[in-house]
Amino acid sequence: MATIYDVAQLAGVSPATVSRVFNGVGVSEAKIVAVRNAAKQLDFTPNRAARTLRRQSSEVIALVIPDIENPYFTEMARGVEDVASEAGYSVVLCNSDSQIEKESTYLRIAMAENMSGVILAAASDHSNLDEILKTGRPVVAVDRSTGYDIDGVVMSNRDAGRSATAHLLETSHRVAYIGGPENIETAADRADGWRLAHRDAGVPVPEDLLRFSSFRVDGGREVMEELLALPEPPDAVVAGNNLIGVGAIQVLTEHDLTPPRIGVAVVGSLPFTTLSPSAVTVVRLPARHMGVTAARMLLERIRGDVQPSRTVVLRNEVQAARPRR
Amino acid sequence: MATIYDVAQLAGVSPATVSRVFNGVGVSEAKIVAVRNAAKQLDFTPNRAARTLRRQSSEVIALVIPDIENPYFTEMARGVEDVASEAGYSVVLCNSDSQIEKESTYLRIAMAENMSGVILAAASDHSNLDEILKTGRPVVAVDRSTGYDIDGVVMSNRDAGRSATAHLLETSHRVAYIGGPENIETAADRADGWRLAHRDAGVPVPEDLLRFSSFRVDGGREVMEELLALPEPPDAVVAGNNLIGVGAIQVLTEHDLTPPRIGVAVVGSLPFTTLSPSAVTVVRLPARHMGVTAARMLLERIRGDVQPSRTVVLRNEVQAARPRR
DNA sequence: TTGCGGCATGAAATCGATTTCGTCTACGCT
DNA sequence: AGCGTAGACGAAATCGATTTCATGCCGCAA
Repeated sequence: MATIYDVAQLAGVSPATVSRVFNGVGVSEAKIVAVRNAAKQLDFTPNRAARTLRRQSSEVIALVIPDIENPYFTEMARGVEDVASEAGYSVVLCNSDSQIEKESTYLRIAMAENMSGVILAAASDHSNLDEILKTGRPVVAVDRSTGYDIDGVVMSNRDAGRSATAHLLETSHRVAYIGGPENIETAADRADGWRLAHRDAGVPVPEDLLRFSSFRVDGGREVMEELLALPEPPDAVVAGNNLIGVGAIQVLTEHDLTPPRIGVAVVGSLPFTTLSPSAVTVVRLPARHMGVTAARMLLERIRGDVQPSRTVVLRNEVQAARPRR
Repeated sequence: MATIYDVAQLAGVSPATVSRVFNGVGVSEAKIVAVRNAAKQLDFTPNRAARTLRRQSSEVIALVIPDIENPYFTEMARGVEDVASEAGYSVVLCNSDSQIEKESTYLRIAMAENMSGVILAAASDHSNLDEILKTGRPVVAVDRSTGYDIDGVVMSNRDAGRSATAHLLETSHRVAYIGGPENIETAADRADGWRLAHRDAGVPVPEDLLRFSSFRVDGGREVMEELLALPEPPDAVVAGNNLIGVGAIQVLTEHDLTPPRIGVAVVGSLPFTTLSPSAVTVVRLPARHMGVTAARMLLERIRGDVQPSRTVVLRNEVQAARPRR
């Protein structure tokens, strides 16, 4: 690949001038033309490693998510990417696999590569951001908060759980809840919403129907089986995220209880479901929008914004199942 | 962040020695210990930009895929990532969105960042790899071939289409095919398989039931609607990829024709489907395995392997629907 | 005419790790 | 004892772009 020196030589100027042409300050028209021609002729692309080394920052942001196979996070990634690439930044997607160690490896890489910032959907609430924050790089939390005083974009998980549940309580008596790991904030909050909905309805909270699992299809399957095996099984179920929903519905289908035969509400969209769209109550989460918002906030910080840290809470929207029976 | 000079000073050695400690050649035990201690004390992480600049190559590989929201590609990404991170490489996931321009932007970035190699699921067969190949960086094609003489990992698309179709022909007469864009090799090959299966069965090929669309849910929906509106609609349908399958099944469900009421075969897995697993014939594609294989091949090339280019063809496995009726 | 501000430009320093090259020490062998 | 060699190690060059600093030139005002 051609370097800035090659271009300089061909254009008959100094390397400094070439650099200035590409970074736009004080160069005479004639030289600008000469340099651009030379650059085109040599098919010159500036070496990013060199620029990054000198500038101490690269136009790259890291997006660290816990599960790249979850459509919720890929949708979020799209949002981030659209905003970032619009602004000339590229996005490096890192899959932490919900493991703190992998997560910190990626954070270290982000520092070592001088990336300009990080958007983090934390693997757990024990994520360690001390080091990266010490470098002064901006970090924005999405989906889950971190316990650090940084910008964040979350949604109202309590409301999401609450409205999903409320919907089912209109027609069902025993509404179970299958959530993600109890130590993950979003999972606990949604479960709280489930409790609140019961109180709102003036119904006792059936704590025996509250189960925590993993945010994965397996998790939904296992717990759904357990619930169906109860002496008095639930007549409706709230799934704490999209994957749990998929697992639960799979099990229900295998037991010939495909919704809407039994009430199901899912916190999160089911982009690849093949059910009739009205069979299940879906609380749509603003995944893309969260990504967009987080990316915008991060870019502001990168540009030097120093206001106190903010947390943006986005709203969800409920897409009701058609009333049953 | 601490630099190699800080470490050198604290350890009482030269920067060169520090570098050697971390790259493992000829340093006395005493100094190794001193350097490691100093490094730990200062929490030293080598600056990647500097290393990359000097080495002319970074331990990063780019994975360029056409649709990050398609579980097929994310599964592939997992395979790539597992192998790469095992070998100490990080993976940068780039979403070309099936657009050649975005794709070449990412390829340029890969060059400018001195990444060690690229795994590419090409956006189309017009992808331009001239420049990146000129730099000597290895490129491995996955899923789709490129027209360049480079390593590739594909699967037998013709067989996939063929066996999906064959299965349906056992019980159905009019088997339609909904494929991706005709100009994408994989789509065309699978359609060929559909034709072959008809010939195998000694049945005329119903060309009027062959439709090309996009590899997306919408595509499947649109074409399925068209097919159902035919004077003589098909009694079974083959979906050319997972997303088309989802779209088609959605439409069928809305028309109260949920499989297995009508025969459906899908080329590709439906990871988030909520159907009973036996309702649909699925030709499982070795997505993860393709990623793993591609990553291994790429690493070999990065390490300097110079054998002539190879193309690996992986097999699929059919997961039959339970016989109907 | 002299002087000063401002602008275009180039030379050279800089970012931080790697690597070449040369020096020095120690050890072994004749 | 003298010589050769290998290994440890530091000085300095290097990667390529950016940026500081210095220089020279022009124009305008005194």
